[in-house]
Amino acid sequence: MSTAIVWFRRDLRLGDNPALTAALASSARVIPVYLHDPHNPGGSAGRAWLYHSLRSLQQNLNRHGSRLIIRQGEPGALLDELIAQTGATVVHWNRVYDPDGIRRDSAIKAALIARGLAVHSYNGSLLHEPWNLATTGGEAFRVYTPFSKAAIRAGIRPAVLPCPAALPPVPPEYDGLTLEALQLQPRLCWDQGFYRQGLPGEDTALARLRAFVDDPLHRYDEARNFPDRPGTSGLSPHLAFGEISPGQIMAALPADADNPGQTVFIRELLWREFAWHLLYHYPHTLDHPLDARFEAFPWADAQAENFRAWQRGLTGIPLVDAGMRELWATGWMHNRVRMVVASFLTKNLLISWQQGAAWFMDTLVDADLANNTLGWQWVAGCGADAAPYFRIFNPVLQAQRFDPDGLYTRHWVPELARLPLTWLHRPWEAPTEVLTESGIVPGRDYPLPLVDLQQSRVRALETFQTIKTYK
DNA sequence: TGAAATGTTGGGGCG
DNA sequence: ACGCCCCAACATTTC
Repeated sequence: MSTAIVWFRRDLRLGDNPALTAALASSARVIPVYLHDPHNPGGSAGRAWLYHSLRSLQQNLNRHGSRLIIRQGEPGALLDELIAQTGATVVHWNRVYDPDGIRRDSAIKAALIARGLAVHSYNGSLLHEPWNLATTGGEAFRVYTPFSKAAIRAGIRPAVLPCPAALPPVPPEYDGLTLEALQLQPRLCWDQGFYRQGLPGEDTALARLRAFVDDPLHRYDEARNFPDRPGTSGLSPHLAFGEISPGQIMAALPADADNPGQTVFIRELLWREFAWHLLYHYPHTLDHPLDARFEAFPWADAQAENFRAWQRGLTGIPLVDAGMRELWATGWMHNRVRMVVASFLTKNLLISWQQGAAWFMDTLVDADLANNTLGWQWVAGCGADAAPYFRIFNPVLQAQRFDPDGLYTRHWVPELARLPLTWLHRPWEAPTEVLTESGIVPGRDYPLPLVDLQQSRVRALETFQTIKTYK
């Protein structure tokens, strides 16, 4: 009776799980394991989310007659122990694509094979493996549109594996840690605001997908831009932990529909694919700009006070502060606002995208290494198919356009709630008597702007001139 | 998935 | 009736 180990990582689901399905098909005994590496723990918000996601996976495995073995340490050593204890002859996992993960998995795979074990890895989180799409010249893509065309040509509706009906039991002698022992949950309950859309896990992910396809999808092209409306899918954290696969998402979209909402939503999914394609082929972009000219950009990272004010939502620019506070309270920020706060940090404050990206990785529940890296480099103007450097968002105009009723800003910056809409997005220009009537003393109840938007815009353009060269 | 500066056009007020 | 100016509305260019 052969024993297989299924190593769960960023694929915390039973449905459409190629590693699990393959193990069940070929081995009578299947041991699901989660190996927590304390040296590679993920961001703070992500850990809180992970706790619930793992709990959901445990419950799902239990419901299907199995059990999750949790251990903590260096994954290669932990697998060795498990193999010795269980007599497993084969290990299955779904691939990860971050540079460190690839290095780790390659080493583990080689070591196991050298010892006579069978190791099988699968694609469980992308519509296309990064190495399966290339330009006509055989190169990796650097521009989104040709990438997306190639992806669509190759097919973006993969077959979806069903959730297994039943799983074989895990013998009781195989022990593991409790989930609590991993200490993923924060001591102070600062994560309470993270779960308003439902607790993490496969069931919530599938329910959200159904709810999204049912209604907001058809207005997605417009509604996704307004941070106070439920126009987005809310699937990002579920995708980031593999509680749902992109193939499952595609399968839920009507195959014959050709409405703008669906088209734009698929485009966003393909941006995620593009991000992983880029990170796989250009792993140095994790912390270096793809556009090498930006290596010489004189970032003002020494301005630690400005960075702290940005992190805390105390920049004095209402939409920026609203976004940063939404992030802190919920572990999530609306994408339109992500672009605005990132533009403000990198252009108006001249603080490097790497600092912003690190903060996002720590505070976002949907922290996805490739998406985050691509997004920050895109805004900073140094990435693949990036916005040109001179594309600088004006947070006042963005607020007037995308928070036209001020609901989002008033919710997250309550100290400005009584300010009339005319001045809500630019309180520093409000007449004194209006501020008095609204009970606001600038600098006491709400910060004065960290920088003048017009002046800092001009300064950013001038600074860009110092690295600009013609190729 | 930008914003600001600059250019163009056309209607209306007015001498 | 005509020319002139103003300016909103839109288009184009520039950063």
